[in-house]
Amino acid sequence: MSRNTKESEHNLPTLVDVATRARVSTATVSRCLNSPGQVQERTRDRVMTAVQELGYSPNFGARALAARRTNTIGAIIPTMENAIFARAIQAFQEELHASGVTLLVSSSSYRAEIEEEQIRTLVARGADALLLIGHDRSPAIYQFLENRGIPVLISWAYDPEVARLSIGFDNRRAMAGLATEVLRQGHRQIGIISADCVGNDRARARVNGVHDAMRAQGLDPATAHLIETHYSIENGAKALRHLMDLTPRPTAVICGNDVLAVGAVQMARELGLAVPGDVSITGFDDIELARVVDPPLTTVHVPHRDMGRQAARLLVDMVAGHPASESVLLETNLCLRGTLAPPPV
Amino acid sequence: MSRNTKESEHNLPTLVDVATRARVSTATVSRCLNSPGQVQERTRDRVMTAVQELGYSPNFGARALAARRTNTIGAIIPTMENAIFARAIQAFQEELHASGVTLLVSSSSYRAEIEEEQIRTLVARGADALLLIGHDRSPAIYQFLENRGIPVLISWAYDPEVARLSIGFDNRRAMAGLATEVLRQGHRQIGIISADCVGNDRARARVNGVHDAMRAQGLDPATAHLIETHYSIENGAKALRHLMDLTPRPTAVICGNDVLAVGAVQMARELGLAVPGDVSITGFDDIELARVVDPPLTTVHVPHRDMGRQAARLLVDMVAGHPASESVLLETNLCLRGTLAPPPV
DNA sequence: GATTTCAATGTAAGCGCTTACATAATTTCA
DNA sequence: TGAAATTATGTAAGCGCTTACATTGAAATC
Repeated sequence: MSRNTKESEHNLPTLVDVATRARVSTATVSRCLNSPGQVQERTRDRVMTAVQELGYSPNFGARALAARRTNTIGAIIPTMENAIFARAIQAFQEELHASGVTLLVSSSSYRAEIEEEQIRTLVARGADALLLIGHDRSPAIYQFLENRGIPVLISWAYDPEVARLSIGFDNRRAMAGLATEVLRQGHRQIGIISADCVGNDRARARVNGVHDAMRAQGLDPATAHLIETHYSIENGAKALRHLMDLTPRPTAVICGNDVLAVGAVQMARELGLAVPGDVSITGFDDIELARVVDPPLTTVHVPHRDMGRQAARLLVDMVAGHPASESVLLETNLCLRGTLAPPPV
Repeated sequence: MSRNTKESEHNLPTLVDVATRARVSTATVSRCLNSPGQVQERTRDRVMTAVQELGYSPNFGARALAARRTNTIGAIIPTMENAIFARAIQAFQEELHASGVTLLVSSSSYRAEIEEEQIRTLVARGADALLLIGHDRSPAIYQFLENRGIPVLISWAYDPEVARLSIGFDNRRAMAGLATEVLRQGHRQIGIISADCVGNDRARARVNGVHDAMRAQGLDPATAHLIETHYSIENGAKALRHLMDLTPRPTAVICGNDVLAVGAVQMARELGLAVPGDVSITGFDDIELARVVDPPLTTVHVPHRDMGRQAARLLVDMVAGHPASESVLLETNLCLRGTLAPPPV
């Protein structure tokens, strides 16, 4: 591409233009922009006026190249179309913004290979640090990040067995707590509707949580029928229909998240089954939907916003060279609402 | 900052390293990466091997600086925490990804000054084009974008009176259609719950749509009580309570979006009012929530995903120098569900 | 008044890449 | 077989910034 022939060539003002106009050196202009304290007020005024008059704004690429930092943090989430991620990311961004850091978000559509690509893209774009969801990913990519010296924070998961720094809650224990309550109310035939477990440590942990609770009550986890399906209201509905055809029929259906649970509740109604009279249904996450559905969903509340906010602080500190010493465990809590009751007699 | 003293200095491989290892010039390496066809297979293999061995990945800033393009498109939405934006952005990103373009998203929290700042940030980061929501913003910022030659596409709005290129639907006409149906069913006392109208052309257009429909029926728009409030279920509930205290009491409440409407439905139930027996309530957007609430919400369906997808194509074309000649009008359609019925007699 | 100190500014060397242009190697064809 | 045309590769000049180091001039100190 020739540089001066294109009609559309917009020659934006550069540092040099500002410097010329303000009759100072480029170094002084740069200092005005980056550490105004270093330059005398009179000079600074002249420079700032020139900046205004020319409508100058610094070129990010050049700046990153020269300064070797970008004030940018990247985050990769499975999808924006899920309220839990959206909410956490919103809080994350608000907090980063307060620290003058720009957020770059990508979504991977739950695909490992896309996630890897996004990680590389974000790194190439100079992300100073990364926020990722869950631990499950190839060792190669962790190695890549380590080689590059990019701080990484894992969110949505707190697994005492994993050394990597993370902020999140103990999915397994939280789900075990809910399942224990389900069993306490007398249920013995349990159905489980989960998100796909492969490549999703959160989903796996939740299923394991149910199993833990069963074992603790002397039940065989193998008697719980498990359906794995992709996250959507519709799939939750389908899965419930499937479970209701089973013999013996589950009297309680524990869902891996609220969206699946809402689908299940709707299908139960469609099948003419009373919730919780004929079948109990539980969710996980406590999104808005959980209170809107009728009856309101018994679920586990997860402090998404709080997680996002704290994650931002941790990452900013990490970039500044004050790495958090240990992972942060957030508390979840049981929301006993209308969809759980003892089984029919 | 001294460059070679810091312990943490990670010296990443550069083009030069790859070139040295592959015993070619940097130009050849660059060509291998950008237009592999230009270089002989044997050479290319050698280069690619070196790239692998070193774990090289190009520095985005340097690339942008030298090539003067970034293959990046920016989008600014009010908030990620709203399903309608999340959904459109997800589709937008998927489509861009298919064209090899990276998406940078920011959210403005519905604040004009933050939006301006984000626009400048995205431009400084080299966004080749921008997707924005709605027309309302200062002329200065439009001027800024024009000076810089950055193509802009406005989404969520199609206003025949505005020349700027946009993709969206006619908020005013769509809402007028819904309101006409409400009036046709016999309602005469109308309440309106809207998002804040200042700085939000979509919200304003929807309110105007209701007024249009009223005038067409010979009713005085001033008789419709309007409450403006911030987007949330809770605020929808509060607004409904307020409206139900009015004399004469509205028999139909038209809400600017589904979230407000859901809040209104819940409050109606809480007040012991039957929906739609005692009061009819309508929404706008047709998000998932609309079908989950009981009774399901009468609303206007907006093709968010489709809008996102088409916006991506338009912008990619614009960057490639094939600007769309005119704005795209998308169709919405009325979803008559359970919350609208004739007024009580 | 001469010397030291210090703050303000300037000078210029990169940062890691792309690409116009120059050169070398190969193929084509009279 | 040699000149012309074609293809593959190299050379080197930036792209717009930041910052280490050099320079200047004024205030502080003796």
